[in-house]
Amino acid sequence: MSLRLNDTLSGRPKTVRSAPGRPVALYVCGPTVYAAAHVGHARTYLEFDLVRRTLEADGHRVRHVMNITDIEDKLELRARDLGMTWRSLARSEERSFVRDMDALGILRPNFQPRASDFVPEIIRVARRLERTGRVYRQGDDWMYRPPARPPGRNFPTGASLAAHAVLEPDHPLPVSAADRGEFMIWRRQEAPHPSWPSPWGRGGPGWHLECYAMAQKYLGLPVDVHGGGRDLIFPHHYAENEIALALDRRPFSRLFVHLEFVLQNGRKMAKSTGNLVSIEQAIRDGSARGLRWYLMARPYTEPVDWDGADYRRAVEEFESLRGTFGGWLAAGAGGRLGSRPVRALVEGVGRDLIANLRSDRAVARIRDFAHRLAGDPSGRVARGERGAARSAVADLERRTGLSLL
RNA sequence: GCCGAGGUGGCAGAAUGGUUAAUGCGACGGACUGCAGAUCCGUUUCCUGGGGGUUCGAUUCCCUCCCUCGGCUCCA
Repeated sequence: MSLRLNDTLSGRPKTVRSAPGRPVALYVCGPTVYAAAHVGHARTYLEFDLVRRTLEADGHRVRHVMNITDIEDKLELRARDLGMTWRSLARSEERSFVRDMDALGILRPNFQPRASDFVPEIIRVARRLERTGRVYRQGDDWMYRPPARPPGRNFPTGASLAAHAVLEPDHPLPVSAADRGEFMIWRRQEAPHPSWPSPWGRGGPGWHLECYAMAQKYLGLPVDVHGGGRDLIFPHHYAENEIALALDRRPFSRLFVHLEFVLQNGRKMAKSTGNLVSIEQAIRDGSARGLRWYLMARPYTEPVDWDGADYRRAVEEFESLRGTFGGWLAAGAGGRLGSRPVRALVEGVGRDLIANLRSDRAVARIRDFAHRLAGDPSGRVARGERGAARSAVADLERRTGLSLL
């Protein structure tokens, strides 16, 4: 039995595999660091943290890479409003992001490269794309036009405006380059915009090339698992995949995993609309470990409707559950229970996670276990079993990232 | 249009192919009460969107249709 996850490209569950003798190559798209991370980010990185923990518990080594996007228009705009340079704002938001991830018990990736440190590598990718003959200039932008591909063999190519134009014949709209699935690989620009010298003049790279360059450098392509939130499917992951198909004739990843959104008031949480609860705010209103518990209570394949009251209930529930575990393992408690039930719990949780990362089932299982313990007046671990029970709980914490004691 | 997630009693919401389809809220009846509330006890015969298929057996797996919600140039 090995970890199975839903693959977006094929629409079916697929088993995670690595090349023989190699660690599992996990590439996760990190945030654009222009504003505080919100609960939606927490969910995404938490879920890939569980992917990693589950693979490791299953005996695999994992090499985990997450990029930090620090070249982006919004970063410049906000920095200008705050009277900072884009670079100092990016560094400061990156530090906050790392602090939030640490608080949630998310293991740090093995590599966390920044786009701005990867410009020479990105330029090399752009030059290789240019050699395909599919790059053209449009004003200050150099665009890549992917070849047409048979339907069903790739991510959707957006086509949103074209489709809307068909749906609403009164308001026909022009079909843009993006609608045709084209994307910018280099933009000529000067300071105060971030800019670097390149064969196309001073300027900055398009978004998607960084991930190709980083994945290639740290992991080799194709990677084994690639993912992020659903919003990255188009255009970002589509574009990365087009680059890999053009340059290597192979997809970017063997398996693409995308999480459903965190919603608030029925709408997607997003930095750009301000419809969000920051991780920092959520932790202030509850606790970091409670937030982890709350988010794990739903499978990654279903949306989460953020609800402050539900969240606070989950925080309280988790605190009482920790009390139950603590009392059960207390020194000198002198109960009659063995360590076998908790070992069975750990095995059950392992089965839940390895079958498409069903953290919701794992949460239900842990909750039921704690209820049974709490309802048993002699529910304390026997003196000679304490060490075994403690190490089983430590194993459970390692697998789930939950701090139970 | 494309992608995705849903559709289970009056409402919310469980159920990893196997008793009588959890549980909570509400409603109703009773106890208690001068009356009401709170609390406790009990009742709630009625529910798996439609149609096919696989199976001894389907809420669960497959196909199809309908409906609701979200997303689709920035994004986790």
